[in-house]
Amino acid sequence: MRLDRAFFDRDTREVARELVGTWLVHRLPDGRRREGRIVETEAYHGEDDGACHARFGRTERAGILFGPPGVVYVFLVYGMHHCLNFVTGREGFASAVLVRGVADVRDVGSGAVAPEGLPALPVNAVGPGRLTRGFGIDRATHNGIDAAGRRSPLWVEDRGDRPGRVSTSARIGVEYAGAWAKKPWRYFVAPARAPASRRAKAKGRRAKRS
DNA sequence: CCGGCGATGGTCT
DNA sequence: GACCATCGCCGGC
Repeated sequence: MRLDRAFFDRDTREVARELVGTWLVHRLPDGRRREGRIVETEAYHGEDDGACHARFGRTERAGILFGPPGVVYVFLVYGMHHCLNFVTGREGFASAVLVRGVADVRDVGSGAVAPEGLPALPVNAVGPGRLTRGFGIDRATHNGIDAAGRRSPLWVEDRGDRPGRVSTSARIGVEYAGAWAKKPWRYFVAPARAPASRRAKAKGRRAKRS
């Protein structure tokens, strides 16, 4: 079943946890759909959250976070990677869920050739930048669209196969946020675990900090 | 396998 | 003008 506005209109952390195991679906320009199971998310919760883009208040970029739940928020990091988020919580409260990874990616529907500009089908897309690249999602096209709306080319489905257990950890890449960086607001299942090399790297970084 | 670093541009204190 | 909610390449072991 397709996730509606009521699903997103709840506490960010609850939404982030429950998004794990659901299916991200993107309707491609040629009518096919590219879909994958969400295996990793992060919650960004309110203006007080020192890691949330709304921490500076209602700025031009972050304004969308204060809007209605279910809306897509796409931003650019490091000058090259787009990140996909869904606005959550009641209107007026700035929060969103970052989708950090999907697995079991596949194309559904007629047509065998990927449309112009869309990369070859990846088996999985773990990592927020890889995800948006693999799905052909970018800021210009998708920022501000309504994923809970009828006509959206991008939506999420619960197919009744969510995992029984979801792991948590601190969010990634938000060291600057001080105490907020330690909140266990990253949610994931096994496939989201980085390959050995990347995992060791992150571990080293963690060790260095403490 | 592991750590270091460059790319690249939008956003803001 | 500094700082990123990252990624992939390259070099050293």
